[in-house]
Amino acid sequence: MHTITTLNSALQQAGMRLTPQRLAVCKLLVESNNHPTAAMIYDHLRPQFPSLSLATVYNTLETLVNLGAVNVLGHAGDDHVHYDADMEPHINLACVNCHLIVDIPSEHVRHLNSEISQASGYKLLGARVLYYGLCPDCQQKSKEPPKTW
Amino acid sequence: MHTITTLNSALQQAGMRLTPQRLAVCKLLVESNNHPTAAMIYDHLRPQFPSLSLATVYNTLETLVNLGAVNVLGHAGDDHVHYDADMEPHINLACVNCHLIVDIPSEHVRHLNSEISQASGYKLLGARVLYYGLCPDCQQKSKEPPKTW
DNA sequence: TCTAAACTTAGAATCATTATAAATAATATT
DNA sequence: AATATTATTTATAATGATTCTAAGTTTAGA
Repeated sequence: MHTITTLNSALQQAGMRLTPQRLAVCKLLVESNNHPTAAMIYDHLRPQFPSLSLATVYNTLETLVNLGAVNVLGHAGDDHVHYDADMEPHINLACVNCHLIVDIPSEHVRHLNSEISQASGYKLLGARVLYYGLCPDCQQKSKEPPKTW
Repeated sequence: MHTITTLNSALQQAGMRLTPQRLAVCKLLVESNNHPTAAMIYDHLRPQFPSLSLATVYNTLETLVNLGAVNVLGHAGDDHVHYDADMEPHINLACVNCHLIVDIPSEHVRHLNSEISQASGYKLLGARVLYYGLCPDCQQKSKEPPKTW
């Protein structure tokens, strides 16, 4: 898992300014274990940055992804792209009802990179190991409205 | 991998009619190893079914997914959802430049389901193991900057 | 301070997907 | 067989997340 400083120095080493908006996005990405979406980050930061624009959130996320500092998880049963600051190979397990995503460490997943490199001539750039299901809570009361953070 | 008849009987057993449109979508899903998108299916079928509607393609895909007969892969570096009729646990490897997706059998991936079930109380519904990279072709003639994903 | 480049912002544009309602085809009923 | 009923397809409109654009703001350096 990244620390705040590793994300920040990634930006810095790429020659980018550490603006308050970017720092806040990095902080949120590292401190939340929520695999947030752009909209979630925007909503959460709005109180501190009333003038914040969604475009800035998207731009910062894209920058971090291009630097290889943040992973794009993709949709989690909803229609929003989720991001993950944990670059360690692991399983992401999403609840299709409440869209909660939990991490599961996996010895098997750690082997996939080398397995793929051996089996293909591809140059690997990223990974997305995402499983879907119903979390224990939603299995019981499977009509619960989705959480908003 | 599904055969055409297994997909068809899945529809039938769910009480759905085997319309020409649905049959054609099933056929394309099984015969192509392209991990097609809705738009790709639509374009391929248009010559034979000039009146075909994109909505029908989406509806058929959604039905097959809900029946557990087809897997949703998600975006492959582009902005289109790709589908996979191969329900065997395996690695999907997408080229971020040309968006080709190849399958890689993996002993490790076969273990993930039970690993997840043991580690979590989730009821598993689907899986998405998608890796990103540059295919051999695009590594050589990689003059086009890859899109962000 | 002045200037140019980097950055943020608000709002418009894009475009894959979903929803809607009318038209058509298949099935059941008489 | 004709009609009523239901399922399905179709064309089109609506939705909404993301991207684009152009204008305003901040920063760094001379």
